[in-house]
Amino acid sequence: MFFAYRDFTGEADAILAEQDMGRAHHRVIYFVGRNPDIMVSDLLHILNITKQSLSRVLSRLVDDGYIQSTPGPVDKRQRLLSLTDKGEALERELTRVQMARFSRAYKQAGVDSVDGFLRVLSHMTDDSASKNES
Amino acid sequence: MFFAYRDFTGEADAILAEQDMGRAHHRVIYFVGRNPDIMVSDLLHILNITKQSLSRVLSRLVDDGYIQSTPGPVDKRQRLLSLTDKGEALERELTRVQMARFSRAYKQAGVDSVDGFLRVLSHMTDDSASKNES
DNA sequence: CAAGATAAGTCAACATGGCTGACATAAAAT
DNA sequence: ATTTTATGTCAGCCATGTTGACTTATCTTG
Repeated sequence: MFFAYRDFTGEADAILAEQDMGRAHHRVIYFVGRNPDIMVSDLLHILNITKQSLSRVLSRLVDDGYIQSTPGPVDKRQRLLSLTDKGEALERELTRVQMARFSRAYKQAGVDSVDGFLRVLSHMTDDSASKNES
Repeated sequence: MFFAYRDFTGEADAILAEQDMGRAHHRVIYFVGRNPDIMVSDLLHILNITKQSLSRVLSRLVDDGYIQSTPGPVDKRQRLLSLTDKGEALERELTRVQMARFSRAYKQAGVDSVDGFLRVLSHMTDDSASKNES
């Protein structure tokens, strides 16, 4: 579990490091990508970190043009977050290397194993319905 | 993957926090437990961290009596590491809560899934032969 | 409408666990 | 005798988490 997680994130980490970013940025990009127009407090809830921690990475991502935030149309206090084109390009790149790793593992383990893997993984979480995977 | 890893370590983290320790201590305890009389440099190799990083947690564990180090019988430069009784007790406790989580996930996912899970997991690592699991 | 709750942000300080570089010591190997 | 190896140690840097306190808009409610 430890090794799998470390190596799973390893390649993506390397790509991020070129942009002087880390895993924390990746997670934000990932979840914003999967939940366009998500509001900050919902993102905080998913990530389960404090707003101060999020702020550090999120403001970087906004400043560098990976994520854009627009005021909520109905509630103007909200900042709805979504990936810019630049953000989506990075997200695709990161997803690509991780998918490659999964594919490799799937191929070696056999197709029958994939289903079991995903099934067990989804039941490992506290609330066994934590949004999506990866 | 992110959620599974976070929640997988969550309960153990809580136990460790009572002793003012963290995940890093857990990993050392885990690998020393599984490789009694391991030498420091091999442990470094497994963990893939620097000796300075290891030193911080390892010296704490030795000082607090979780791990004992004895000079190598043939090569006296080596410090062979092993768990003390106290260390083994903690290791059992930590393993227990993580096994409980696995069992729960296994039960919900079905026995057939377990095999696939382990198979895929083992192929996720860079060198698909990284010692043992968890 | 006034008062309070909520969404978001900011400043400051701190902890953990990685990292690098430099250097020390004892024991082994050549 | 010299060099290499195993280990440890000091000092400082970085990323990413934490608390606590406080501000500013904006929305909601009595």
